[in-house]
Amino acid sequence: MALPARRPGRPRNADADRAILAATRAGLVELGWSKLSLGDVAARAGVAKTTLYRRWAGKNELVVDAVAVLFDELELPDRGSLRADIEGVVLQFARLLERPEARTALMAVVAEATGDAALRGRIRSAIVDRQKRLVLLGRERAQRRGELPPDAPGPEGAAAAARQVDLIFDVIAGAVVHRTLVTGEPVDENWSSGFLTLLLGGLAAPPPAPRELG
Amino acid sequence: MALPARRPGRPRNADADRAILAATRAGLVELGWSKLSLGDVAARAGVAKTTLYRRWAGKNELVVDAVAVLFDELELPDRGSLRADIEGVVLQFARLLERPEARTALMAVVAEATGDAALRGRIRSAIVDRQKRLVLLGRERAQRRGELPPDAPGPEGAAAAARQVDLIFDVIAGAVVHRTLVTGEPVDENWSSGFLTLLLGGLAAPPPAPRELG
Amino acid sequence: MALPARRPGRPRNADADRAILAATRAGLVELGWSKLSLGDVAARAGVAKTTLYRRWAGKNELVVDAVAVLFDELELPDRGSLRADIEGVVLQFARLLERPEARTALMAVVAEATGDAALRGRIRSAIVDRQKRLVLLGRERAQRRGELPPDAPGPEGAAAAARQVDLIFDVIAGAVVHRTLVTGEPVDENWSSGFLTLLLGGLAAPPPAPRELG
Amino acid sequence: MALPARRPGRPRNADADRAILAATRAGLVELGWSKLSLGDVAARAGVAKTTLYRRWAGKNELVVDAVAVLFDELELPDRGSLRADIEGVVLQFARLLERPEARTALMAVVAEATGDAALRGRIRSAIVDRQKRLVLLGRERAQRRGELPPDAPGPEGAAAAARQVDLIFDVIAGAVVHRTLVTGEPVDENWSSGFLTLLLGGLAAPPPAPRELG
DNA sequence: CTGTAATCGAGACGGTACGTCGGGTCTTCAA
DNA sequence: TTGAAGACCCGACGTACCGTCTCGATTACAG
Repeated sequence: MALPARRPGRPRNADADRAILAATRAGLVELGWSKLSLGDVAARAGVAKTTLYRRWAGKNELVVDAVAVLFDELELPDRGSLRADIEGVVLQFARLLERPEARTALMAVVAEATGDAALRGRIRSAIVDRQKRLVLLGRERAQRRGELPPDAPGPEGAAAAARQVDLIFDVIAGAVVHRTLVTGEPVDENWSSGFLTLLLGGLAAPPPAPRELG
Repeated sequence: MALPARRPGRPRNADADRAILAATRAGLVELGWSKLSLGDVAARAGVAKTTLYRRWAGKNELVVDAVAVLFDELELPDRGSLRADIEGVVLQFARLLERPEARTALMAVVAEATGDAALRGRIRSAIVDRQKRLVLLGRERAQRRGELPPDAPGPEGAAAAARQVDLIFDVIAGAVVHRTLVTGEPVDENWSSGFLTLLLGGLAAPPPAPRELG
Repeated sequence: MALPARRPGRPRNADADRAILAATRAGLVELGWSKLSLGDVAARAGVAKTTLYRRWAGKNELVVDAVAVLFDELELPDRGSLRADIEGVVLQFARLLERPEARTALMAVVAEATGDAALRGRIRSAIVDRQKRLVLLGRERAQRRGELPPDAPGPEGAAAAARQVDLIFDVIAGAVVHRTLVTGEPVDENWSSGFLTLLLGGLAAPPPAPRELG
Repeated sequence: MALPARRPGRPRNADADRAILAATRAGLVELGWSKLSLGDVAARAGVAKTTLYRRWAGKNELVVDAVAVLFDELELPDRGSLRADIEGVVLQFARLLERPEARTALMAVVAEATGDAALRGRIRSAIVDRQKRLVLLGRERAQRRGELPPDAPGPEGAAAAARQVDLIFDVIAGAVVHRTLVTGEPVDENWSSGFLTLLLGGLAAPPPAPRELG
């Protein structure tokens, strides 16, 4: 087996990585993306700017790595029905997007990525693709429960399934992101209830009456 | 009669506004949000920096105004059915989001707005709220056609209708934005067809076979 | 006699001149030459910038006019001897150079004039030449008292007299200005006493003991 | 042994100091004090503005340092008599004040210093006090020659000598500066001859006939 | 134990842009 | 024509970050 191929010279300090990422998140919370400076991050992390630039190419890459971990906290506990499963993850996602470091960073790196293919790839692999697992898992569970039809057999069926996973992911994540960050209104149980009714039943189905507020 | 209440002193040059907004869009196309500098915008517009700062508080406000007009180009021609109407606007919106000035600006100002309530308000009034007209119009038309049930009478019915408009807007716009800018995949007729099947029929309905590509 | 040849249109407001010059002096006291702005002067004087620029070409010209009047306050009362006369004017001049508007303005306009012949002329006519009257008067008086020899007759004598006036003026004014503004030490009675002993008796004569300080 | 106590970090580039000061002098010659901009100086010196501001607090300090070295060029060769020695330095000083960088800078920094004690101190230590050496040396030499009486013994004598040095310095430098920069007339051999007659013999002594001009 | 090589802190460096200020001109309306 | 008001172009200001570099000082492993 190829060992890590230890390079000569003084090895890098692994604590520094953690300190830098934590400092980045702290900086995002306090200052927001645009006022976050790498000099400031380095100072917060107790690290020289050199150290930071040796490990990340720039602000964009650093921030993607710093916030990617937040998205891995999302889970899909089995709540017994497709509707409840999705509602759970929608609300979790909404809570995540209420955190200032996630709000400011997600949109900002996406904006930066519009003109930077490498960054786009980094976002996909570090954030987007990792969260499709939630859709996959929920869909599988619903199929086992009989709430969704099983995949058609053969390669066409697999491709159709992959397309549907992508579509559902964009619809759910897109709706929550748009409601939260663009429209600027909260995603609460009321909203998620209406959203799920629409998502499961389609536009034609009549929306249920809103629940009473406490 | 309230006269225009002409203020003393030399009036502002209205051409300058137009030149500045056009220069801003041109700069966004060439440089992208983050490399766009206001000094550069002023130079392109043939205007002094002070003139620019006298009229806009900063880059964010300027870009919102510069880009807002693009969104007003969206239209909803009557294509005979709810499905066709929505599909038309989805594709129009996708074309808009392929324009570099819209791509880079929309996400960036949303990112900036996460920590700036005034900017959030400006985005809502200049972009978001103005486009809800499309949802309102499409819904009305579908109701006239009998594709959607009429609003319930009374104030509760009106409130429910408003909630549904907001919801549909976030779902459609969010899905297209997420697909285009976050996931980074194109919104073509294939995708929009799948999306509309989901939107109209709900998750449980089986997705139709994809159309053949030309 | 030719009247002032009244020009058509609204006549200029003579109060404005006074207000502007007073505001200029006030600004010089508070801010010093370099931080004095014409916009500020106009505001202090309750006058529009237009009015100011219609009357003076710029900061330099304005300041020369504003401080020239200060120098006209210098007088040469007859104190009975050449030494006492000069000592009186030396101390008066020193008091004048302690006023911040005079300190900052005199050196500044001289500095500006190094590259501006027109300004140099304005300084000469508004300040320098006007104060030579003091030397002329003092010299005449001393000649009448027999403290200085009378001018030689003929044009050579007149030219020599003019040269001596210029020389004495530069020596006295130069010494006081240099002591006050360049060296930065006060011109008090002690210093002026020593200066006069040198001026009247020459370098070889022994300086007298300094007076006791109170 | 007190080592140079090398500070951490990259050391400053000593060449930059020289380049900046030279660029400052060149800028003064071409543009004069008031049109000299620090951005321009930095560009001429091939240096970033930050480098310049890291080393000098502003234009005033920079110009004092840039010009101070010019004054160190003054010398006092032994010409055999007190009169000849002074005449020599007077003419040297006049030549110096004909240089545009010295003309414009000296008066300007003195003007700025009227409201800035720190700058006043810098001017004294960098320019004024350093040139008193010339008076000291000339006086000493004249005492050795017997042209001037020796200092009185004891501390009172030393104090009187110091006062006389200061006085002579202000009189000579002041007269030359005033003639050159305020009055705006040249200091040539004719003038310096008259000045020295006055300085050595006092006002009462009759001025000699002017020399013939070539 | 000694070299070699990469790392780390510190901070200087060349750049670019910032947002503000002042200079001097102009354009409007009212006197 | 003057005057108040204020917009306008221009150029400089001094600061903040960027990302790179040059130092001396560590800290590993290899010989």
